Amino acid sequence: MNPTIKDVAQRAGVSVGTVSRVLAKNKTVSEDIRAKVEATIDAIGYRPNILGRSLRLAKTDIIGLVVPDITNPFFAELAKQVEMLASAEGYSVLLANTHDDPDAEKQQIETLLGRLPAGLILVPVSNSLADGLASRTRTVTVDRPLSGHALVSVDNRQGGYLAADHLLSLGHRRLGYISGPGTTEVSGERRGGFVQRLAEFRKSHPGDYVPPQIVEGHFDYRSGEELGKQLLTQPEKSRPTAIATASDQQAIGLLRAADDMGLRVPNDLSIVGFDDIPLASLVLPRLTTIRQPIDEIARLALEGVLGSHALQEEYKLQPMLMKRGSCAAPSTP
Amino acid sequence: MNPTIKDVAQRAGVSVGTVSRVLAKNKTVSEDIRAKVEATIDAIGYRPNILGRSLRLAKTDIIGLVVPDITNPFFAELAKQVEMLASAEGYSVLLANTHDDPDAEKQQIETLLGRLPAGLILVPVSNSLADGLASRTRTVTVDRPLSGHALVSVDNRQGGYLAADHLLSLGHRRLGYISGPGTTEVSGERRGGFVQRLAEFRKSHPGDYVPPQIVEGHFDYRSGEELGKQLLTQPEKSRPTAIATASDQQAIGLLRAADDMGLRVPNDLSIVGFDDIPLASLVLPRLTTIRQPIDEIARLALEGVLGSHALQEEYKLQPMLMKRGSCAAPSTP
DNA sequence: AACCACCAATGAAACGTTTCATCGCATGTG
DNA sequence: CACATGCGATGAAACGTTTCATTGGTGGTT
Repeated sequence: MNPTIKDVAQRAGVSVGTVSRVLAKNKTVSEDIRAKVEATIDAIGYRPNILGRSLRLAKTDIIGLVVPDITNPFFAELAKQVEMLASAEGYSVLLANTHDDPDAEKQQIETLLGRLPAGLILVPVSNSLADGLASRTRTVTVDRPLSGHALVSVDNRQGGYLAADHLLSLGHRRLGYISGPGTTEVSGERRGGFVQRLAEFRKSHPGDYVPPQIVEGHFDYRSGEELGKQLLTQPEKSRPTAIATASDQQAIGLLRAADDMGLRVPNDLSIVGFDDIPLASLVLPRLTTIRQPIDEIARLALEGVLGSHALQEEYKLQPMLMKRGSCAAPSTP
Repeated sequence: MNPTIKDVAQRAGVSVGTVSRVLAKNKTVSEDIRAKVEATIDAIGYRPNILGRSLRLAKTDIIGLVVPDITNPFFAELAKQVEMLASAEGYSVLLANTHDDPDAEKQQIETLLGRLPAGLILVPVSNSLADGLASRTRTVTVDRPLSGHALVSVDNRQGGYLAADHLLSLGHRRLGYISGPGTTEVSGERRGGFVQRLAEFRKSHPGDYVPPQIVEGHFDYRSGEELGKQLLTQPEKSRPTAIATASDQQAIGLLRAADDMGLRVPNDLSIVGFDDIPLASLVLPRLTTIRQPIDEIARLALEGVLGSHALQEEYKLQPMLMKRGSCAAPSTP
């Protein structure tokens, strides 16, 4: 068996309480005793049993991280950042996937909470989790809102707006938009921003306005490819010259669809993605996209969960247009 | 405060021991008492405190998963599979990144072990971890070996062999190979298999043999791009007509390099990747690659960690050649 | 010299479980 | 009818901490 604090105490000839106070750096212990205790501690290779500690303190150093799918590069990056910051503070990260399934989500959160985490960082899938489920610990929501909880996210509306703005300013008029699932608020906001910019354009240039073609699917590669094909199989004069998407994965799928149909990006088709996952700048052509500051998101989320002061209700970070190679002015035949 | 087992016992008019035995399904309790206890349990919303339980049992339901970088699609997929299987068995997964840094690895494992996990699934970075560090719990190593521990991995040598074999059989003679870091055993084996097939070819077709051009770097996109450029900036007659890589990420970087230099894949250059990450089949052209059966790897690793019977020392799974669009016969001008 | 204040260390209780030895009681046996 | 046999339930100990009320001792003040 591992040595316990009792062994240390006995061998050092002090009480367990004293050893405990040596361990808690900030307590007051006489110098010689502290030295002796510390000596025996690494003499017998004692390491505190975190379970005893947690039980006594009624809380752990564990942070629950619940994401739809760790395979999604955006969430992988989030997980990485959260884990980095957390472990720097001495916390560990418990990972759970929900697979975009509300039941699985409920189940996962349930067992996570059973482990009495110090806090929960949650990318919710259902927008109304069974009553205070997540209220049993400090919870911060990321990316998607959940009523009654602090939210850290990018200003999705602004992101959609930026995408439309960029394309319009390049001279595109026939725009397409590949949206995420209609059920998620994120999708709605991104699309909303996109549409809003177009509405403004309509006001200022009534003659030039063309209503956007909007299709809807999932956030993944495949959906981007399929919906892309759908948008692009039209006679050239009605086919969009530029398409914005709700995720980089969709955009990359779209890239593939365009190529399949013999369209060159950006010559024949401009594309704007969303997220700025690492792959976005490695794909061909490099993807122009709306960047989410993930590191900042992770930082704020963790701060909200661990910090002593309550996090403000909603933390909207500003997205940023990353101009790369997938956009150009429309070719004017 | 949350209700404890004592509250249940009191309210149900039985002893705590009895409640405990009700909770442990397989113990013997009279029917009426069981009913009464169960009734009060969800009357007062009691849920067992896992900390008390773990302390008593001196072990947790947590599995540590230590990977170099969760952002790497291969590890993300591994994490997903492990988490799925683990949560189905009632275990949770604690995630840690080592960033390919031996010191960080040591640190991470150290704190993970402090949490008394039921087991550890480890993708080691240093090939000799400080003496029995990982021996303090059931540990299974994945992807890369670590002396003294069970290993689940693909037969990397066979993978390299398959890649070379495929390219040779298409008619390629001037082959290139983009390897992973020379320090890792995986790299060595994949490359070894590749070279071995070429050596065999040399025996059988002495006249046709051309020594492969091998370069070495990291497993990531960027490395693939850089090393690719390096291999491809040669006069056409010495430039490889086909390149195999040690990871799909490298292959995708290479795809990019090739395009930058005006080479068409597979017309001017054939490429074989390694891993078969989801992206491999979505990139343009679809990547021919050596598939690792990740689900199988995850399953075996978890089994090794949780199963009662000792896992055999080494579990080598067979890789599989996935023929897609990035390979063709060399153009013979 | 007596007293007070203070500091360092102690001992025990408490956190919420599981388990094991014990006990009471009903049932069946001699 | 006395007695063994089991079975179901109990009570207490134990897991490894932290913390809090006590205690013992030292130095300073009157």
